[in-house]
Amino acid sequence: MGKSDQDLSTQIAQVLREAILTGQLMVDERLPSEAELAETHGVSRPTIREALKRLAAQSLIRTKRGAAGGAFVNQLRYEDAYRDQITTSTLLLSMNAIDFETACEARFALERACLPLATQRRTPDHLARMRAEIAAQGQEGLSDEGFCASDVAFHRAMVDAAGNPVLSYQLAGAVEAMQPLMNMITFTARNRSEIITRHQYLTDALEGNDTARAEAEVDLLRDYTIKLGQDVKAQRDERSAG
Amino acid sequence: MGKSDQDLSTQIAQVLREAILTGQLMVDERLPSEAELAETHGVSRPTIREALKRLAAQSLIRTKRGAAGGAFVNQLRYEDAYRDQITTSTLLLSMNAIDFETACEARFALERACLPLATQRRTPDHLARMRAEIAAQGQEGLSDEGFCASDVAFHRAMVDAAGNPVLSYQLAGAVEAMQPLMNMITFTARNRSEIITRHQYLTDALEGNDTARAEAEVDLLRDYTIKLGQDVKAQRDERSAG
DNA sequence: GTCTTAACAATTGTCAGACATTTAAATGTA
DNA sequence: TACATTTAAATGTCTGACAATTGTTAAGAC
Repeated sequence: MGKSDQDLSTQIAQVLREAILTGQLMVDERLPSEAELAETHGVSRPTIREALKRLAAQSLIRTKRGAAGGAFVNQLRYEDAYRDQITTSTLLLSMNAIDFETACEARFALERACLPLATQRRTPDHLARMRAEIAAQGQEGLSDEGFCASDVAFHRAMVDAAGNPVLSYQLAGAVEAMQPLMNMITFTARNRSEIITRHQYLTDALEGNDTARAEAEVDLLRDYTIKLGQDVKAQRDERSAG
Repeated sequence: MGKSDQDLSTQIAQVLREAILTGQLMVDERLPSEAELAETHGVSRPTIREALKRLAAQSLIRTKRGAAGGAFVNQLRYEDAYRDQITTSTLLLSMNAIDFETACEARFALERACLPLATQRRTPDHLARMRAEIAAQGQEGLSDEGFCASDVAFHRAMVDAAGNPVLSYQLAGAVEAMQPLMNMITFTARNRSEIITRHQYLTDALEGNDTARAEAEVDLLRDYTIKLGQDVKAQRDERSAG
């Protein structure tokens, strides 16, 4: 009646993970030492260590050396969760051949969901952050990567304006994971000008508490971005054909 | 000028992770054997193994035993990403004392984002799935947990109706991570009836391609769910005070 | 008595070597 | 050719040891 045919370290990690998820092990509580865990689970210390490394990789525990050291249940922080979500989303997009249009559609649909809240709750600080990024996007000599990075920062500020940390967390993946895809686009001066105009009107709409206008601008931005992606694709196809 | 003050296994895992993320290691490509990695990095095999377990915990690699075995770059699957996202979201909600209202607000805002696409693309199959869950929700003797599970399944079908896998992935976390919070609510017959009515009208709206109506129903559902949460909280406060 | 310093103990981090287990491929045989 | 056997390569696991870190405690200086 063995658990399964998996590694011992996988099984043990699963047991400990359950204990954390169900609250049997509370935040900041100390796990037994590696030697104790080895004894109670009837395995050697390296096996226990491999199990603990698995949990550490998921930010479920942290370890400290020394006398009062050991493995402690980690309070999962938003920053850790953000980071994980972004790398996971990035990998999903790159490894599963998600086309640009699908990713764009999802991104802007999610951002649109923030607008009703953002128009209610945006503070002067949010508006200032957005306008600062707009200014950065208009600067001469800005690289395409720099433009994309500023674009992400602009939208991040917009999402934060909704004042809901859960929304911010969920959208971090969607927005930032798009950046590698966006970086494939070459932005002409005219492209940038069009996008900056949308950003300006969008910021104005938030400032004026005009949800409908903001939604319309996001829709325009989505359509324009998808069109840019299609143009790049068409150019690439043409070049490979000619 | 050492790399940093972190574990060797952490550093090595980071190097390998970068190689995978940047595409230097392609999907299904085989990593060097543990012995080779140990030699090239100048560390022992256990240290290499700990590094590999970290990557395995993030579903970045899979390992196979035997002659042609080894560690291979894993194609990140949606199911794996779902699972990780749900546990992460659940932990975030439980460990960071996110209140019910904030979580609810985020969940329904995100679902609302799917509606324009869902009204365009819903198939008879999606509608059938939704109606099946509505039927399940009306059954006598259904536990509160069962009701919540069916509620999640209903909304999952609705999200899938948008026909965008990226959206489905992003929302899996938001919707399913809410379930533990939802399970804290005790649903009276009248509560259930109200929710089922909303579900029916929502499904009707999708069938009739009426986005505005669907959005209105989601808003009602959000408000009603938040109200239920507030009632539970009020009762609990009253009991502890009395 | 108090402060400083040194020894100590507990714990994680790392290493070396060995053996067990699994699996694909090579080899041998009918 | 088809099937059984051997072999080699790789991961999985164990044992035992030592290094590095850090809190505690005891000793000693003033």
